[in-house]
Amino acid sequence: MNFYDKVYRITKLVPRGKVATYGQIAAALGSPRAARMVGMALSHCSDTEVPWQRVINRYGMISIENMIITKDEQVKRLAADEVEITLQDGNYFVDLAAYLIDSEQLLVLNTYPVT
DNA sequence: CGATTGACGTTAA
DNA sequence: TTTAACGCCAATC
Repeated sequence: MNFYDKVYRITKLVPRGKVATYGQIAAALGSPRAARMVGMALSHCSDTEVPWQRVINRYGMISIENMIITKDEQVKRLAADEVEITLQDGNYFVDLAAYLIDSEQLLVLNTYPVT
């Protein structure tokens, strides 16, 4: 299984109404320092079943800047997930204290078989 | 085909 | 404490 598929499989485990960070996804698939690749994989995501909007950076900020997928698109999708978004200084933020997945759910990601 | 470049996060200085 | 460097590795240049 290639790196991208691992990213997609883990991302699909993030429940609706919650968010995870790039680092958490990277750690769950076995490469704790490969957070950048997670973002790259999601940017190339062609699988519409992957809830890519639930993956954000560790400050809770929406850090998209490319033109294929816009920040507004992600915000819109998060709103559909019932995740509250706040606008600060031109950037969108998610309240991690309220919406980041808890340790129990994180354990599920970490114990998911990724071989 | 080598070099650069990211939806990032940790470690070193 | 604040800033710089580096790891990650596929894709693009």
